[in-house]
Amino acid sequence: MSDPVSIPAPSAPSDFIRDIVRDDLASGRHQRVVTRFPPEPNGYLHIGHAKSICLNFGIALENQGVCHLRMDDTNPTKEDVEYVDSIIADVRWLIEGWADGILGLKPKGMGPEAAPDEVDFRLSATATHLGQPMEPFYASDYFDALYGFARQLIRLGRAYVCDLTPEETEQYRGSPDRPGRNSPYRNRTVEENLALFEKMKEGRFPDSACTLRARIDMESPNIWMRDPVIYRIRHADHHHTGNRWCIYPMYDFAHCLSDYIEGITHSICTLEFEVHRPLYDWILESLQLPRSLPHQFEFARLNLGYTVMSKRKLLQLVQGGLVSGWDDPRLPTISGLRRRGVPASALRAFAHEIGVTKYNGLTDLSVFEFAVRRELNRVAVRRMGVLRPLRLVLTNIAEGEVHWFDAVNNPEDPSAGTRKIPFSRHIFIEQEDFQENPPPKYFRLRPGGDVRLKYACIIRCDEVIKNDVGEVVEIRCTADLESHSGGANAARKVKGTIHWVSAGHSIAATVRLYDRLFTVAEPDKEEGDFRQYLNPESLQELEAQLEPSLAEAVGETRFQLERIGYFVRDSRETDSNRPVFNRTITLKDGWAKESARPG
RNA sequence: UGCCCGAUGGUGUAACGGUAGCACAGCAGACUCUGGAUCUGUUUGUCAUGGUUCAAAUCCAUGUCGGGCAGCCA
Repeated sequence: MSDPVSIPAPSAPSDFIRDIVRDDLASGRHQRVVTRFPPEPNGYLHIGHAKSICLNFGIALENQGVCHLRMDDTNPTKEDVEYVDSIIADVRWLIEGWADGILGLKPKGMGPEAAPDEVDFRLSATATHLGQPMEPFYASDYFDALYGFARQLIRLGRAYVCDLTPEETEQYRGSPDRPGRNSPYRNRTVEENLALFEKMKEGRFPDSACTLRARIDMESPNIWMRDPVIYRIRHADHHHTGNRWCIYPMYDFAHCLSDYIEGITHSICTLEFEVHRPLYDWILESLQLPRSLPHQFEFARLNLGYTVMSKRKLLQLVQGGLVSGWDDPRLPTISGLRRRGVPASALRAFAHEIGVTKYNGLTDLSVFEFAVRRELNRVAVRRMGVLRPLRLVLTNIAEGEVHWFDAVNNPEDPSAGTRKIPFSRHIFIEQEDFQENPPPKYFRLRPGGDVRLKYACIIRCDEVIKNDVGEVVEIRCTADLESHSGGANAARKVKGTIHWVSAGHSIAATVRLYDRLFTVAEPDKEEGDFRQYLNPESLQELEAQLEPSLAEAVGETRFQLERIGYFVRDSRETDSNRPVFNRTITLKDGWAKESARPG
């Protein structure tokens, strides 16, 4: 069976950022587009990052450019290689078969080059190193270059070493409606600053003893222009540079210059960085750099209903044991969604569907669910399985008698072919497909009523057998074998068709049903701790009976259990004799809507 | 009561001074050996008030509402 490729002929995406890129290319401002996806390796990627990945890689792809994967790793105390590895895996999975060709990596170990007498460092993704081991870009690979840029800023009189404590720095900064005050260390000489900065680098000072600050304007209405800290002292090992450094650049200093070093043309980030843009531009312009400068553009991050998106909150769920890990199928992490069975193509289709704007809204979960169902409907093979089995005996079929019927593998894709499924005297049907006293418009099995067993034949309910406490434990029916496909009564019409499995042939399996993680659409906007709104029924585990073909290793193949939903084999629990399947998503349920109707 | 950004049906978006369109959701129906899929029809919208203009969702002003910014986090 074929792998998901892409959504059918999607219209070319269009948004305000793509408009800008198009205009920049048309005007000759840039010859080639270079974007970047710059996660900090301090957590796992989630569906919000997927939106950003689709934007950055999409723009590069549409314009024959390249998109660098860069670890934005300037804070050694929060970052870890575990996260680096997961990020690489998640990005590769998301873009596979779509944008792999423009994924910008660099030869392992390569750093930026600088001309001897020039303050200019550069490093670009290149296809000429094919065959060499490749790795993502790392902001931490630029620490030498960044140190050089910082010295240049000092020489230009635009940065100084400040001895204020963290508390004093905060006080001097003022507040949004009150201007800040100049640091007493603001007017140190260039020589003094150079010497002090050197000492910072050499480790002569403890953490937080001093900082390097940009010399801008303590009275600026924009707080980020009030002499922001651009280097701090941290005697900590870094996941990528080890113990080589004890001073680390801040985001604002590192990011714009990393973009410059890599030749990024369009640096796309989320709205909260909007107020940082003047600083981004100030640093680059102050340095009097020879090459053309990157520009920052901001878009609204994704908010999805009934989940949380912040790395901090996801971390709390993981560390608190409230979920099974970063790849818990209920989480909106890319690894969680992958384990849940969501195809990468569905994530891409979703990103395309929601668009890119500067409006901070809340995307309805149904938009995401629709994208998932649309992809799965196209590619998933159909199988039968009973989640909550109810015994049913066909009294006119002999013990040991077995009929093999043809079943269509995918009505949306004739090339998927058919398979044979066994049918016998003892079968299981879904408990909810029988009702002794059914409500109006109930089309399934009832006493004296008939129903079609999908791919098999029509049966009539003759007898209901109950246990001591009045529960239905078995249904006894007669089968009209002539009503199977090709039979004399094949054209017989009945209202309902239900799924089933042959009890002597079916396999037992554990099935995990997932529901939304939270009971409210915006957990982080409710009163109190967001964790109190966790949905206690977000995971339900059932012992199901599945048709025999599902005993074979199905790997990552997604399949639909007819009338129930889409499933995938759990990628972690593969050792046990009993397979574990995850329900990716339910089928749209028209009956649930009908039966919920008042009256 | 500082600065920045935003506002189009229930939700997400398009319209780039000239017919307010699309998707999801909803509703109604057709079809169906998945109450799935598919198909048809359909309800609902330019935050407010002024101004510019032959013409404003679009430009301007004011207001309202929402978001962001005071880490030696990113």
